[in-house]
Amino acid sequence: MGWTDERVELLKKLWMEGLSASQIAGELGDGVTRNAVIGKVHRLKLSARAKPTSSAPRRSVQRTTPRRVASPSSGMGSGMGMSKPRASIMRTQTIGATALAASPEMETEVYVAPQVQELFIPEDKRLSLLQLNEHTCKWPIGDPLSKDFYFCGQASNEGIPYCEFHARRAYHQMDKKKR
DNA sequence: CCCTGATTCGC
DNA sequence: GCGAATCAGG
Repeated sequence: MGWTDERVELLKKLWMEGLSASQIAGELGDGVTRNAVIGKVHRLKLSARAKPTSSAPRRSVQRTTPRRVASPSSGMGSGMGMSKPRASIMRTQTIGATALAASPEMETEVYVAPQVQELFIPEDKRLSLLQLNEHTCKWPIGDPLSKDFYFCGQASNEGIPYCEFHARRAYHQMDKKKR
């Protein structure tokens, strides 16, 4: 959908109110991405939301590198790992279509469970190549040439070759939106 | 890691 | 004009 006057107006309003581009995108709905919002904002020349007086010297982030194409690059080295248990307290992110009203009384008993699991797979859970099926995570662990090599084997979601944890690693930031 | 806006450029 | 991809920062 194109930018109708209405939508542009709403965009301006929300932008001025300080909503983030992604929030505005969500508000406008209908396949509008935050990039679309930002792009429009810039075209409207209202990128500066709170600019008292300053001519900020724009960044020169010239694009010297090839835009597309590229580095298929390496896959996974054998050495990776780490990651902390790290507990996320809470997440009041993502507003969505409506401005949310905060709950008056919200006792937040935030107790962080140890929840140790991450990457270590007990021996009896490890899978060899032949034991994999469509519901097992196929994330390789260890040196493929070694006898220690095995697969994660945790439950994976429908149609996804990896468990949730490893899927993140595999796709990381790519994909995200289908085209 | 998640998120933010900023920029460039093919369409 | 549009917005995805990318960059840079928090």
